[in-house]
Amino acid sequence: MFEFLHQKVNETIKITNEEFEYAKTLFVPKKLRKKRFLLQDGDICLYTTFVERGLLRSFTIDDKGNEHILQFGLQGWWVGDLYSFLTEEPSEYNIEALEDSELLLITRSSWDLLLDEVPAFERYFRTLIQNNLIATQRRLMGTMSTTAEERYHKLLKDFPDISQRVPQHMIASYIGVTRETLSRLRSQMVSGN
Amino acid sequence: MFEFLHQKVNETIKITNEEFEYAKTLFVPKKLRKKRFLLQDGDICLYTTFVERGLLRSFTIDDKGNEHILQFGLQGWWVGDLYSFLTEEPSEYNIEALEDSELLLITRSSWDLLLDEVPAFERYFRTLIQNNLIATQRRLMGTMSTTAEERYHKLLKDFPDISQRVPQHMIASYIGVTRETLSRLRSQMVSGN
DNA sequence: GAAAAAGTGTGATTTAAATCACATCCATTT
DNA sequence: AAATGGATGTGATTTAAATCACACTTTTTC
Repeated sequence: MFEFLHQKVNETIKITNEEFEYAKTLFVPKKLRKKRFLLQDGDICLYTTFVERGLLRSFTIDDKGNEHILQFGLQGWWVGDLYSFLTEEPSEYNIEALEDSELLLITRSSWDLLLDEVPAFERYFRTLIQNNLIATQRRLMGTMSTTAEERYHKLLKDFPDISQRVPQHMIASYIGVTRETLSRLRSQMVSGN
Repeated sequence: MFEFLHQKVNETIKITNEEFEYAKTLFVPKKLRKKRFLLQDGDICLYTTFVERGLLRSFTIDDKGNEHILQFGLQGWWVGDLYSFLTEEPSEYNIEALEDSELLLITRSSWDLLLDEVPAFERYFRTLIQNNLIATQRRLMGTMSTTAEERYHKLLKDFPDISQRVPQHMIASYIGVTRETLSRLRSQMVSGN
């Protein structure tokens, strides 16, 4: 149940067995079936979540009803709405399982405890958030300076299997174009290049 | 020299005077005149920088020669290229003073030392980066789901004085449109609304 | 204080992508 | 196996913004 989390944590920080045993007591395992939601907009995000197995997506829905995907949550990633989690205000995000998934949830109070009791975890999360920030900044600059086609190629490069695991219209909404535009892009690629 | 940093740090964490006195020894003050660069693309980002006074911008230049602004560095903010700072690989960013500025620089090794010696700073930076991530995610979703006009209004709301302090073409390149588009937007606003 | 450089406004035209519309196609469910 | 809903492909049209071009203004700089 906790092997994968243990492994991922060990990749960035040194942690004793006792410390990890303690950490384990603070997480709640949960299985989430495909198409079920971990968070729905309007609700407060009560957990930050480690994906042990499966695939999720976090997304918003705008005024026109269009979805915009912030993140695909693959195995070994964390998902949640940081803002709502920290402020306990209603979230604007939805988090949905795209495959049957096994998750490890931690509440705000347990998370605070973990950071207080095990400083190594403070560093782990700092590093995690840091890498996420770097990636998000890159993606932001990418949406401003590159074409839809370049962003699509980058996605395929960064997540080679995602294209097989999720419907194309979700990939479109991740790179910030309509499903029609992505469809045309793909057919051009088959013929042209 | 360090009053403002002390104040900002105190807003998020509890820190003893000895701890802050120690931290002070790790920073290098620097004055940077308007139009001078703190970082140029191709160079390694050797410092992470606190803005005591003044205004900077960090930006990339794309293949076509267009600039894209990641961040305006106002008083009390941190600027730098995290990726280059952490990996010691050449940066793709430029950081330029838009006004005469007073800065506090910290090198990678001093920063590591600070985080090791003063765990409260680990928390301070975790919180800082966390808030930056939340803001960057919002901006990313904004570029995907809102019009240029909405993004412009949001910028004016978030940074009421920025419009007076920096040229309009930089504001355009922050919200992700050309200077012409922003110009037309503004003239519509004067007449219409 | 003149000259150069940087910044802004506005028209005409082009372009990339959104929107609208409809035809498949595929997969799950009953 | 038929039926329903989700997903995809593709044409026609519209739209928002980019691009090109040039005039004018303001700010630096020598």
